[in-house]
Amino acid sequence: MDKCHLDNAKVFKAFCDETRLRVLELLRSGEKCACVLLEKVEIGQSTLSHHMKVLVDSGVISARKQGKWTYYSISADGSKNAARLLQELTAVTIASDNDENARCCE
Amino acid sequence: MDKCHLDNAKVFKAFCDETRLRVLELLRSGEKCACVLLEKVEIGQSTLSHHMKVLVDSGVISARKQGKWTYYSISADGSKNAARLLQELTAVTIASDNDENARCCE
DNA sequence: ACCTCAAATCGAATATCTTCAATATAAATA
DNA sequence: TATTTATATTGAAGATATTCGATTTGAGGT
Repeated sequence: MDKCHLDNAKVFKAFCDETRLRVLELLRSGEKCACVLLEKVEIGQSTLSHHMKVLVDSGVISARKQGKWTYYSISADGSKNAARLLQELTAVTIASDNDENARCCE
Repeated sequence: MDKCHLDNAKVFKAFCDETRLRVLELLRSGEKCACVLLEKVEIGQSTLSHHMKVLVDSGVISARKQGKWTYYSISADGSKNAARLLQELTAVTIASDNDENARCCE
């Protein structure tokens, strides 16, 4: 497996967990401080921190530190990148009927 | 966690694993029989079967049985659905600066 | 009916992910 | 500087995923 696939998989990890989808949903209405997210999602503080790391690593969420607080928001660039990737991964290159790879051992 | 998030997570599971991304890449050039995929991806037969199930469950890949063989291909509908979902999950609803939820305990 | 071959399912081993409690770090405040 | 507060990190437990070998199922062919 090459590095490329690993990186691509990382982007979509953001959307693979229910808790992260819940956080994402909360952030749709705008930037939120971690403490607000913690109040709304029923998980421990360290668990939230872990999920935020996964989200930030995917590029879909960006973090902004201000004093003691960390503010999270949906990244427009990261989201666009994920959408572009999804498009690429599912784009059929040639739709010809006589694709030699299609047939197998018959 | 509600059923909705679980179902959404399932769609993106397709893109969360390197092996599945490799299979997806192979299918971009058109429909392929499982035996062809098995030749090209270095995994056991039962492992491939498992991954194909995850891919089909996500809706991104569709399966067609013909005689002894199963042919897999990228589903245009499933891909569109995934793209739409991604869009929805990352769409910021209101971008107003005075979002009351943004500020926290200060 | 028997045999062959493609694919699915089962059961077990291993690896990865999720979660929490405890601790560490880092910023603000007394 | 000591204390409080927000978040990150660590370490360990439990849950879920991945993988494989063995077996089963199902469609053809002999």
